[in-house]
Amino acid sequence: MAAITKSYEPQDVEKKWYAAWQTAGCFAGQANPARSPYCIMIPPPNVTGVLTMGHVLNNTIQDILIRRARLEGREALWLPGTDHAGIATQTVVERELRKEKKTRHHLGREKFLEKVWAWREEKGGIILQQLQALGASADWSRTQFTMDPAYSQAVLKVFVDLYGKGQIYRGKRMVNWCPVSLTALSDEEVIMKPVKGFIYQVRYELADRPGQFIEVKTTRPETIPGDVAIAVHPDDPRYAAWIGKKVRRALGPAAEIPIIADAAVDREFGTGALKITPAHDKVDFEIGQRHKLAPVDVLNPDGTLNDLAGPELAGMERFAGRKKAVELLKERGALVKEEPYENNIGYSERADVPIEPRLTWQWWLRYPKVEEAKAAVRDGHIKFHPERWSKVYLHWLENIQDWCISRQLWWGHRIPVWYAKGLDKEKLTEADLADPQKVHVSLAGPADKTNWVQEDDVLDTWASSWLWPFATLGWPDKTAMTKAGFDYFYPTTTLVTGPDIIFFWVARMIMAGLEFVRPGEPLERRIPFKHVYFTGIIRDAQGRKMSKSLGNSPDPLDLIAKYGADGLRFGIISIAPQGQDIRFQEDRIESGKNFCNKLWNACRFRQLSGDMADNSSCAAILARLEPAKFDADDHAILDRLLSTTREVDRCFVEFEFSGAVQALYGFFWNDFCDWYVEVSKTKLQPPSSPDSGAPRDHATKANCLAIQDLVLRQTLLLLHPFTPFITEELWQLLGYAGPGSAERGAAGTFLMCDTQMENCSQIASSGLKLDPAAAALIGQLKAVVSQVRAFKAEQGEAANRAAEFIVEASDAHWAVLEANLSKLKRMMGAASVVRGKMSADAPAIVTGYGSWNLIKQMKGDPAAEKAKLTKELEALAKHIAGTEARLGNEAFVSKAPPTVLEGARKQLADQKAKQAELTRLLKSLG
RNA sequence: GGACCUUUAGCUCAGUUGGUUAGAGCGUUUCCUUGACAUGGAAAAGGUCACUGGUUCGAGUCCAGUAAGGUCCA
Repeated sequence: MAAITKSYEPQDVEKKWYAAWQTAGCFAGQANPARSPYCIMIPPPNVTGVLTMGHVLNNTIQDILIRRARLEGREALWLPGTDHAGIATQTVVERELRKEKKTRHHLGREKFLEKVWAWREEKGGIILQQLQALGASADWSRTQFTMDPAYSQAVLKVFVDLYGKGQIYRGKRMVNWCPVSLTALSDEEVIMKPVKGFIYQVRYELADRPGQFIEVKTTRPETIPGDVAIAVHPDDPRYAAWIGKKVRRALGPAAEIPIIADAAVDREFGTGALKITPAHDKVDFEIGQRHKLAPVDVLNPDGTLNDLAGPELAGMERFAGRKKAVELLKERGALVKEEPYENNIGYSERADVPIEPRLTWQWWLRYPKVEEAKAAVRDGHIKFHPERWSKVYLHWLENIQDWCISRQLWWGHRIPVWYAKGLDKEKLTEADLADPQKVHVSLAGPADKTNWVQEDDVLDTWASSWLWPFATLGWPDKTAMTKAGFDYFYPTTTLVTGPDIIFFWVARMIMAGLEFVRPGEPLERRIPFKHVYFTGIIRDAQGRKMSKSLGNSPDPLDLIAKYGADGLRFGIISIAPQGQDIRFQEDRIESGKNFCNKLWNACRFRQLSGDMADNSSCAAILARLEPAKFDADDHAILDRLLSTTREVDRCFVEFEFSGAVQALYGFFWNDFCDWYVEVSKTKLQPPSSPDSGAPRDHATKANCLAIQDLVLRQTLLLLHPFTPFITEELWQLLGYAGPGSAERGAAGTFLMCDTQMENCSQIASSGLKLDPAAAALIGQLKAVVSQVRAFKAEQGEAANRAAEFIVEASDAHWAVLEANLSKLKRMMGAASVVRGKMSADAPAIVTGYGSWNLIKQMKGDPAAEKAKLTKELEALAKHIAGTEARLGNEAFVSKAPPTVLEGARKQLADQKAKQAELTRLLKSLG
């Protein structure tokens, strides 16, 4: 067996095992009726994306769940893939074209799409390779892309299907228009931001009464040429006499527009009069409709002003146009005043520019299965973790609006609609849209394609990814579904995602699943997943979101190079509180690396401590244990192993990953390394060693090594989902994979993922009888050791391993000390601990196991000793008073539960005993 | 305007159905290269649990309100 090196070097180990796992097919998930399924669909990262810290967190959690499921003997499938990210990808390729001074229109649709595909083949999906560096054990043979032919078929089928059901319609309505991407956006893709600007008070002259004006407030004076009316509230006495009169438009081509009354006007806002620009505001549009006013659109699609804005403004960019409009108003005396003003402006999520409300023809989806989608979460068929997100989800569904699913892009699923040639698409009526002679909707398209023109628009990317949980499993193709194991894996088990896409994606997937999967079957068979785990958002040390523009995000690949993938995984999980945002601190990743090194060295110690025995299974190790040789430490460490196993089990049920990591860290570092391994040394090291004490024999040593082997084996299994690489390496090095595994491991037979982990009760019921009192006893001895160490440090003797102690203790206490003496001496760094009479002039402390005298060459300082004891007595007196007060309280004694009461009584007794002992010591000092 | 979250040690966070003297990691200070590990070991200092009330024998924990910070929706 190879020797374990002095420190853990992750690079080679990571490469080696990732390749071995792949070769062995460890990541493949196939329908297997003998096991229960566990399935996760990756939230498909954007095909243009690169690995961010958010991805690291999200995918580490998915990998943890999947690897744990494998160890639990479940058939695990983690299905990876990317989405085609319509706007983002098209933008990337257009940017490259721009370097050649070209636009996509120079190439034409077909050639441009060839370019996009070429880009995708060459550079797209880098992120999937990066995930492999992180250790992601997804089934790469199943990798999906939302533009794959089969997936695309599913997307288009859904469109045709929903159209047939009347859920999809074409309509000319206000949309969020991105003047940079030149496409409509859904409401969810618009981000509201407060923006500082100005509000302008503008006056409009009455047409028939020159010199009389009505004043309005607006933040967008450049749209005045698009005004079609001035609206006031019908009950507003200030304007009652004005209704029905006409005013002259303050800017743009000369026109007289009416003053109308509409209850939508907010009397409190501004002057109480509102300019109505139906082409550029949602509320205005509705008011315009009610009053049958034709909108005047003064903007071009790219946000520049058009001829309808008048010759002074035409051709100007919208913000330059605003400045110019203000100047013109000033010149004409129409500007009453301008004041600084802050309001919320919608920004395009992708292009980060203010969107324009714009009146365009688009395809709309009336969401299906809204009520069922609510019920699925409300009734607990789908559980959100943390649960509170369900409220956000339900609130959105309560207020759901139709979804604008068309995008004016080329990259995406082109909408399967054809218009009869020669038809004016801008002037379609509802009757036209329902006429199959004029509009054709089908998967195959019209038979006589030459007489038809296909819709230019493509579908919103989310209108493809909402099918992810079932389209990736071959839906709707029966053969593909059988091959993919659809019946076995659907509904999937867990979705891991960020709360920022709860509407974009989570809610929509639920509705899609309910609508399309297994029609007619019960709800719980149609939902796409049973659990949704929402991660936090990773922020920098100052609490800011990580972003490219701030440059405050470390490159995860750099972190992997520096700390190892396991270190990064362990570190990031340890700082990810459940359901809260995460403040990133690199030193925590360093702690992850340090923990790996600790694990490594503990295993190294085991290897150096004695010959390896049969480690090939849990049962084999259990068979090596000799309960007759167990001492309190043996009982205690196994007890802690079981309680830690139980705690980790619980954490997985509750999705408390950082809790699991913390439990494992504390157990392994504090209980195992700092205590058990140290006390083991007295049993393991040769009798010739200087601190030899208790007699030791071969069986004791063998038993101790078997316990270490058991602890290490189970710890490696518990840690494996979090730190897969190092645990696999150690698993092999310590022989847990069985003899000959180094060669056969590559065949996949003896890798960790093929091991079924024993659960807590299986180990506990394997004939192991643990002394429940041992853990408590060891806890007390640890406290004594800690007290003595502090005592030594206080006396300036911390490093003195030749220290000598005299202990005055009861027979019972001394019996315990004596039984553990060699270990205690080792742990506290003492050459001798003997029972005897306390000497008055040596420094002393009172412990739970007697009073201890430190014998030094130099005598102690009696004055300092007295001061120390007095101080301690004072503090103790306070505690005693507190405890006595509680016990003297009639209400406490009568109402507190017996265990609490008993605890308080014992506490008081202990405190009083200590007080007596301290008083005695103080007296003896004179 | 509505909803939700957070507030505990210098920093990042735990803290179970309310129950002894509120914990961990990092950082700080002191000591230690002894044979798994200096990516380590030992010890110490450091907290009015945001504030104000209430319920209770007992509140970091439950309730109400206030303040500050954050997120989402409008």
